[in-house]
Amino acid sequence: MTDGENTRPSNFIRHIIDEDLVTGKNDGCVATRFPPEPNGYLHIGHAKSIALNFGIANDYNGTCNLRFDDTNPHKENKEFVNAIMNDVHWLGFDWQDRLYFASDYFKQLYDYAVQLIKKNKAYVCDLNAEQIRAYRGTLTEPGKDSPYRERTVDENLELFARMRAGEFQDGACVLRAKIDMTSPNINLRDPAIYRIRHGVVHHQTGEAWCIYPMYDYTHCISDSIEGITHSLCTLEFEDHRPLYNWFLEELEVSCHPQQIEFSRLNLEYAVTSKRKLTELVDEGLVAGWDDPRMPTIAGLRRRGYTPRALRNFCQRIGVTKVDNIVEMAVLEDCIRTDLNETAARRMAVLHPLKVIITNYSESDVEELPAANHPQDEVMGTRVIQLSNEIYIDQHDFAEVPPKKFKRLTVGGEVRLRNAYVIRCDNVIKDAHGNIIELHCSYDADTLGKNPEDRKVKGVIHWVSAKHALQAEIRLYDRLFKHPTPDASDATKDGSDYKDLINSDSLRTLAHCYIEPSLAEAQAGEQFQFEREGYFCLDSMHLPGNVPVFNRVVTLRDTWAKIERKQ
RNA sequence: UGGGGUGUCGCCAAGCGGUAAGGCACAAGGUUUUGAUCCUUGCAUACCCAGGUUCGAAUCCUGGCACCCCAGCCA
Repeated sequence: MTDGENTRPSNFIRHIIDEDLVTGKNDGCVATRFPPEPNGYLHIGHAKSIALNFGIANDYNGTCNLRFDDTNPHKENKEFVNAIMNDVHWLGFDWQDRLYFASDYFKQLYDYAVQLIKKNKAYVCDLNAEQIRAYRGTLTEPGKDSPYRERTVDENLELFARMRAGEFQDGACVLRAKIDMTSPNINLRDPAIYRIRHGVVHHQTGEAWCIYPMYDYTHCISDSIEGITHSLCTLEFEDHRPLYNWFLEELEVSCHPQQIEFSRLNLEYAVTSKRKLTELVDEGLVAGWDDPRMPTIAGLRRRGYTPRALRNFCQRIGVTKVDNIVEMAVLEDCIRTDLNETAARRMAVLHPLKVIITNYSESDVEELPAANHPQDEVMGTRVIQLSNEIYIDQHDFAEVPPKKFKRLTVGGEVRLRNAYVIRCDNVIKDAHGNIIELHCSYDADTLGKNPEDRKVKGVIHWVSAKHALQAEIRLYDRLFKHPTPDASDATKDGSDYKDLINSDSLRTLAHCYIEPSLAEAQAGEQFQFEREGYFCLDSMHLPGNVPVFNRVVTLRDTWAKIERKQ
């Protein structure tokens, strides 16, 4: 039910909008926006917000703008702008011609600030950062007025103009809203709304400005300018809402959007904070923003996740105000559900063990048809080659089999997927006792049919040793070994979330064998390697190089569960 | 006795005064040339706790308790 992309989710934000529609608020219009700051790549938490904002716009016949909240040029750049646009599109959402930057409004924002000063609702304050902090008071004690709070309107007007003209050094003064230094809500204790920043080149406005507006001031006005009806943001902005409303009321703008807060997504065994993701990248703890272990959109894409799976995930987790930590199993089920339906089946041997089929002619090669999907005939078939030498996986053979083992054992039989039943006659070992080869014999009367006199339970995958291609396969696992790496209980022993990185999160298998048809795989294309999992050809793959396949996710593994219990 | 929020199954989450949806996870069966998929079944006499209102409360009221967020010239 929650799987269908066509079913409308039910959540408190949609209830509010439904109510607004019946009361005729906003003339029945719905306008949302996705407002990222271009100071990093988007992560799965942003996907939730994107799906929410664009999803609502879509379902209510409204619009959703993409607006970059680019008021802090120190941390932002064009690479991030481009990466974000790319990721939103890739996820399947379109802002059409509604691409905006908060920096588009710098002039208007400046004029509004002048308006505020004229109303005696803003003043230039010469206190430095530490002094402002001291004057702010604490959570339980009120703050006290700045000595500059009662400057005249004219004086403030002149000072602010000089700030803009570049007459003051960074930090020399700020423009502050004049609200209430004794407010129990700290956000209302005369917040700074403009600061001075010399010597930075803004990625959109260049060096046109040396003063930059702050988030609280910018965001509500940007929303208002764009005619946003419902401004959706995360819970930590809840006590900024009075400030959001204060600016819009003082400025007497014609559009006053409603800010609604929802809880951000937390994913087990991952961090979803831009600060931390930036650290992982900057300190080289991962290979980059698109490292397949990263919970970034770019990382998930490189890992082999599909937009559809991610959209489905966002729908499944819902939207509430409750603090939550979603299990990785939900995400994994989403990609399995998608790929089970769409990925072609192939065979690949990850841990090769040579098998000689002793009664199979050395010069013979058979070309066997194999279905690309067991349930979907329209996906067609491909040809696989069989010869007297094949590779199977080391885990599919056991000299001393555990209970319920239905793979190959000495003297036992197993079916080669899409081919014949073989029996293991002999185990060849090296001087150290390591198994290096198996000698088997095949039953020629078992192609496409089961033997009548006996039951062969196991089926294993394989590739022809004479035909297989070499490949590197990268097995990815969760990046962190702790379910909540950034929670205080996980780090209270003084360890940092970075100490909780799973050293086994990437295992590279350099010498794997894959079936020849995989030579035609396209970069980024996903396959199911039967009995192993879903894999995708790395998007950086260049034709002619040894292919690298990334494991997207394993198959559900009932056998592993049984083994664990034993 | 600073302010703002949140509490429904292990994890998400519907529910909006008429007697606890769904998904994931888990468990047990069945089909199967993937120990996959698919199918069937089970899984909250109970909604943080305690009172109260009502014929009837997860939903309303009162009082507790627990947890989260806020003291950037970040967003």
